Amino acid sequence: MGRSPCCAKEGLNRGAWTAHEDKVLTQYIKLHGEGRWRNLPKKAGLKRCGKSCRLRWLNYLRPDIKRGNISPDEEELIIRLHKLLGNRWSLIAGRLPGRTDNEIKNYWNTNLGKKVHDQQQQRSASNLKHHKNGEPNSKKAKSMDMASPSSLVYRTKAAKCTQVFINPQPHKVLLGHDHQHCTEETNTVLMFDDKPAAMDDDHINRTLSFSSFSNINADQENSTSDFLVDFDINEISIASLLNSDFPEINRDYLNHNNSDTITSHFVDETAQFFSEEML
DNA sequence: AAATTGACCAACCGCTTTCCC
DNA sequence: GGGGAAAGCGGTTGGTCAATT
Repeated sequence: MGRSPCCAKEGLNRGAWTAHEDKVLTQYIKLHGEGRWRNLPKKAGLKRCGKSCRLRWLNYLRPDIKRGNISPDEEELIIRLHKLLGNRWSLIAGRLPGRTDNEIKNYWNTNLGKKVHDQQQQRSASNLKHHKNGEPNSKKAKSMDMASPSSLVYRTKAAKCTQVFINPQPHKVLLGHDHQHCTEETNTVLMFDDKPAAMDDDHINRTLSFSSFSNINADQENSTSDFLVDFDINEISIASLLNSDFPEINRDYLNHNNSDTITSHFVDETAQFFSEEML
């Protein structure tokens, strides 16, 4: 039993593609279009596996492909998308016109992964320093950890947000992921039944109008007190919230502004946002 | 100049998902 | 609804090349 191989392995070329093969494949696809990859090599006269043809076309030969020189904007977008989506390279690539999942994956593995990891280490080191300086921040440190890419990744197929419960108690935000993603100090519960609505294309696209929002992350350590001032609540999704260390900012903000007025204002805003966006 | 190391990236592999009968 | 084929996806491998020793 078992699956039949996608193509017979005997007599097929492997390894790097030659210019001639590229030309043949490109011409064939121009004439006949994409698809039917299994039969394509035979029809095109290529000694290649259909899978290999598909990959070569998608990752290299497509006319709309941008190659190299990933801009700082793209880089930031990749980082934020990765924080949001995890290793869903195809989804990430889908948000970067002209970029392929393979290219982004490679770029991540060779550049960004290390970079992000270093940043996290710096962050946790500075947190440790804060803690040693006497700040009772064990919960904060823990929640920072929760905000690491791996912990805030939401599988797109995992859960669908269907209900939101806002508990009016201040500075606790709880995200229910697949009925369970909760921090220990959270009160706002998002209920998902299959996958987060926030993760669908529409929401991700809105999340990715990130330029106005992304500064929050970059500057949050210094500017949490301005958070609500700059915060355009209609522009973001829950994905943005997750992506922006929202719970952390929320907590910082409220800790720094121990005021019932602010708290109730904030909770009202949050409830309004959730009710509009999520329900 | 030769050997070694590491970064980069194209391509492969195997598994999962989707489609179609 | 079940099963097989096709397509898609993400992890891994391996070749190439530049930098370093």
